[in-house]
Amino acid sequence: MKKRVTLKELARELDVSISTVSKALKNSPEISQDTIDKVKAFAKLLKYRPNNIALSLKNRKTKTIGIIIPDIVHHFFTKVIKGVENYANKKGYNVIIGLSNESFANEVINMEMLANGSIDGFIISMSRETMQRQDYQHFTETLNEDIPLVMFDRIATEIPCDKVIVDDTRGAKIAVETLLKKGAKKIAIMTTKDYVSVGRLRTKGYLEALKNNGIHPISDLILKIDDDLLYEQDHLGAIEKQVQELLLIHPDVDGIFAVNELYAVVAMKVAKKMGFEIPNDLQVIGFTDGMLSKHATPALSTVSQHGESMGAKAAELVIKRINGRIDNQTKEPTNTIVISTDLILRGSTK
Amino acid sequence: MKKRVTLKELARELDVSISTVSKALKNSPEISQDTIDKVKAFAKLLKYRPNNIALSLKNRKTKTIGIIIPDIVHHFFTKVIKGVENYANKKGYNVIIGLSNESFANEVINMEMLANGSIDGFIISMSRETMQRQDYQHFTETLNEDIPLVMFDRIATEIPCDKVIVDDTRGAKIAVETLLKKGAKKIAIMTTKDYVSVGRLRTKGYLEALKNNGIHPISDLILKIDDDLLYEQDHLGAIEKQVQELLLIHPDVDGIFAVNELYAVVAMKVAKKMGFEIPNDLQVIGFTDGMLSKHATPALSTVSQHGESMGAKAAELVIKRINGRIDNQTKEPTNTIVISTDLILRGSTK
DNA sequence: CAAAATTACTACAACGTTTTCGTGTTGATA
DNA sequence: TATCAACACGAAAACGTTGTAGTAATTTTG
Repeated sequence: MKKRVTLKELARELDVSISTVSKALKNSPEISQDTIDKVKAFAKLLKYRPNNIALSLKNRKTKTIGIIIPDIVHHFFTKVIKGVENYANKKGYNVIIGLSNESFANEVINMEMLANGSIDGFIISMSRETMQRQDYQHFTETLNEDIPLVMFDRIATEIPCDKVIVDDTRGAKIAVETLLKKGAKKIAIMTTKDYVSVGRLRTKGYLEALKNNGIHPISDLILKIDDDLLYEQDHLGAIEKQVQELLLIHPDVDGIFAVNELYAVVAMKVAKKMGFEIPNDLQVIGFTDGMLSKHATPALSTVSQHGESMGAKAAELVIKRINGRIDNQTKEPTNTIVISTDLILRGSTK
Repeated sequence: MKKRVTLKELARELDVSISTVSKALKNSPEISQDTIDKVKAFAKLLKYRPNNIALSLKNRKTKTIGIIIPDIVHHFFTKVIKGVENYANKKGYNVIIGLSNESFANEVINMEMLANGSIDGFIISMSRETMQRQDYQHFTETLNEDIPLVMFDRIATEIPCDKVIVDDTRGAKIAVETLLKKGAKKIAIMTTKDYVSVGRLRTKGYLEALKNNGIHPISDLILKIDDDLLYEQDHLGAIEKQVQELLLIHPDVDGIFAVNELYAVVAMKVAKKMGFEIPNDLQVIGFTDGMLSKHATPALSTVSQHGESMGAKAAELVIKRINGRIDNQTKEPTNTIVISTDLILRGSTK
């Protein structure tokens, strides 16, 4: 119905110049109080609101940041988004999302789509395929174009940008040590293939904990699960089968550390079905504090990642870079922020 | 490092006019094949990519759509976002998200922020507070400004816009009828306060099912749960208490229909603790097919909402409106698309 | 061979802002 | 009474595009 009203129209109606209107709305001292009042009143009457796009073009900044993630149907990532959104909004930024669906091509396309001036900076967690390929060209290119880039969780160490991660190794180590302290003697780990950095790091923590307690790792107890289609149900069977096999061959396993909550919940389900009692016969700790952990029976002890803080921190870093880009010609060194994890003890441990 | 290269620079370097460059890149017949080739080669060399913002300003459309939701840490909404994203991307659109956090003020602010030219259309699910207030001014204003608006799930019937909903009533009815068919005699419902439209509609379905089977509803069996802080854990206790009370007073309840999966899962947990065996003593059906349903023990039978389809449909509708806005001056009548639900039977029913 | 048509460009306005640099009135100063 | 600030405003450029309307130079046509 109503076409958007512009400065030009206000100017025409008020019979002054566009500049005057613009200045009046900004309380410029160049303009008499009289006209300021008049202009403002009229602007309000006509519901004038400045056009963001025009401003973006003029100022060469869009006040929006792009976040690229592998999947949005995933508790951890939504927590991060929430953190990003809340912080960004507070700073007057909008957030535009791109989903890679774990695909390299999608990640690249999404980034290119947004890098054409639509955003002032990126917050990214790599797709699985990108991790496998280790093809980081799109990241370096972004950086070369002077677009701030912050990576979180699934990061590429060789890319010189700000990063926000979790102390995966330490978190895992503490979890496993807790399992030991609570009496577990034979602890298995459910992890991912090695190219998933977080899986690798958490496995490292597991191994460290064992070593510190003089326990020799048994390769049978290290389940490297192929997490293609991680959250798709048709793949659940495969995970279940692996757990079942493990518990059949090693019925004396009395502790399981899983690198995500799904694995942990599946493990509990299988174990219960096989007659294990949790936490008496078998204690379980997961990673990531999501819905599943909270509502599993028994409730799952887990390593909480504080996704929201991670998001907020990532947003803070990227916005700082965006502002620093102009002021500060001297390249600031990149930060890597480590968000510490918390071990939340619930019913799945003694 | 590199400043973005523009048409102007290409023109300067190639010693032709800006228009020529622009047209050459678009294969305009006005330009000789020779220069087209030259320009394109040079443009590729310098990695020229058109500035989106400038295009948006020129074309008066941004090719991005805004989605406003109450909460992102919520399986259903993420499914919808995924559907929106995928469809939108396919059509060359970006998606920008705004979180209302269930607050009216945030919803308004977010919409205003985006309505200033940042987006071409909205996809919205109302915040709880907006539903309570029934203050829809920001919606009508958006519509008045001729910005397409599509509501989904939590809709306001009185707003004349496209809508995508689920057949809440029918889905609920079928669920309850199934419970009856499977032998349940005394079925309780866990629902929300009435201002939540979906809660109201699902309750309606429950009542219809009872009526069709000649059963008189018992008000005791209708638990209207105050869902403030629905997904916050400190509120879980309250839900648990209400369920427990119900089952104490009416130990012969043998069926529960819950309007979301959390209620259902909590109910199962409480019931199991009280000695009920599921599904033998008590059958449970929830609404929304999320992570919780799939991994609860027993797995929860549930009414699946097909969030992704809803998102895709909403995106389709909004994009159609965006395009229709110019071509078609005759106001198209608004559509209300009903996505049919599916009842997924799992372990929590016989 | 002059007129008309084609070719291959360029200039310019426009999208909606902001901002710099004028510029014409005043009123005060020397 | 010239000179000069101060005041209140306007013109124009700029951000990066696209598209319309020229305009030279060449080629075709009658």
